[in-house]
Amino acid sequence: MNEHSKSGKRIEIEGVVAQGKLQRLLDALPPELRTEMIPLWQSIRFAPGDVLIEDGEVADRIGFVADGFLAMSKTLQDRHRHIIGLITPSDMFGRAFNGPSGYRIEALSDGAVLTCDRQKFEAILARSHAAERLFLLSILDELDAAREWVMVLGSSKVVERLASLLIILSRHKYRTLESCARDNIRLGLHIHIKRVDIAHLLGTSPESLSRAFHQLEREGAIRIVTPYDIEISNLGTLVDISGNSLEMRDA
Amino acid sequence: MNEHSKSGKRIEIEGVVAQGKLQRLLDALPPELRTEMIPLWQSIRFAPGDVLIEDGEVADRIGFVADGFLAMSKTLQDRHRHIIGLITPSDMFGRAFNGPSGYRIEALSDGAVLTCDRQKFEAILARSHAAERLFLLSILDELDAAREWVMVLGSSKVVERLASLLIILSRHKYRTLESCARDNIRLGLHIHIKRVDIAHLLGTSPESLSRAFHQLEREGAIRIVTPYDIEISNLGTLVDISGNSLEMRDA
DNA sequence: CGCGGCGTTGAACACGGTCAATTCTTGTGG
DNA sequence: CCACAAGAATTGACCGTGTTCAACGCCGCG
Repeated sequence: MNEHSKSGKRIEIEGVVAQGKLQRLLDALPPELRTEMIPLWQSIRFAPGDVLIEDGEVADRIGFVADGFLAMSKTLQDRHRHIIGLITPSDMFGRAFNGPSGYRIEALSDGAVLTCDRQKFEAILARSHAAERLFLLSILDELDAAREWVMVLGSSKVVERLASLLIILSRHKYRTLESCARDNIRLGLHIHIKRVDIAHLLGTSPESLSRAFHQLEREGAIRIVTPYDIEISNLGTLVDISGNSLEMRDA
Repeated sequence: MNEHSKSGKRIEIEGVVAQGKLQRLLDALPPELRTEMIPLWQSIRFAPGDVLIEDGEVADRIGFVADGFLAMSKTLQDRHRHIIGLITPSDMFGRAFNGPSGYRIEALSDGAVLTCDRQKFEAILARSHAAERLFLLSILDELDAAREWVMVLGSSKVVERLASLLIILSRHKYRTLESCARDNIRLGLHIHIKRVDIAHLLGTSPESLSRAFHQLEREGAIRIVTPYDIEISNLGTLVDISGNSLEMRDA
């Protein structure tokens, strides 16, 4: 995927390789800070259900997802579980600069992260204006994502929300989504996330979610190969159903 | 309205006074930058329906709300209007560092903002590490707010969402909400926002919203003095209904 | 083989969206 | 000061949708 070797300086621990935002951050650092930064990192592999940071816990580590899906979640006193947001490869988690994490960080699939002591990470950032600027930009990305999610949850119908989710997930996977729309190409989507989790992410129940999936299939937008293996057969109708226009942003 | 003394370094233009985040930002600047920053600002008063930044427009100005409520909104091609988030006094709007605003910024009530050329603002920030750090923190606040909002919209029932909204609004007004909960004090809330707007904010219709308001009143959580003048008669039950636990953060 | 997790399906009912009609308020002009 | 009109909030009735509870099928694993 990303074979761009700009220099010999990259992070790779036990087969887990830095990419995306973390790599760019690293590239932005001056050489001496980069050398200092690299040994701070360690890799952690996770499996569905693993809790990386507990709700309310003071997170002393921050991390970048290398592979798989994490979620920010919260369970209310009536035992109802909400998933506030997905954390996808290249995304950061754990709150830098700003106190304890207000949410639980849990794994929804298998995967791996690279983590680093928060204090040391911040200290190095503080010494590079360029890197800290880059970091600010990635926070702005998170803000965008959160707001986009607010949009999605604003639509009343579950099918619409599911359609939006599928579009967002495709965006992560395929860069040039517009051309796919034009050419009506079929996109394969592997979702390693359980139905219950998707349901909680969309603020609905597994049952309604199932019906929504099959409604999308009836209307010809997708094809359900296996529950974890969706094929987007017609992106156009999917976009129609979602109610949104087809916008592109990078992850 | 604000009776602060004009002595010393503060921004005050045509009666609109800097406060909250903007004031703190200014305080963090070294004196010479502060002197440079102050004349850049100008005040704008707004009335309900005013559009400060159009959707998709490249915003060349950023601003801080001094008084009143703005909203980030978006209308989809099916003419359905979504309000993504409230912008309350002390909040910033307009996207610094990062391209065009993806949303329309419109006024929901009367009020005033202080605005500044984006480029110049960024340029000054770039020369003060402390100020830029402070700015980053305020973005983190925005992120929190957006995610809290995702939580709120995740609940399926309108009453719950309305209850959450009222709690959030009270938090902005009253600092020590816990003690109010203990003592069961009555809190007055003036909402200068039209029902339609609140409805779109909560992802529902004016009709359902009205029913939710009156359901809250029937259950003894609030008292509706006038549509724009709510009294929280029992914060405890309001919190119960919202499904959330009572958390406090600063605005 | 049977158990348990997970996805799906069915049926009953509650909730919210929609359309229409009614009140309440506000502002305007006579 | 009153009448009237326009905008906003509310209420009612109807119906689509989602939630809930229950049952069923599928599959992997002990």
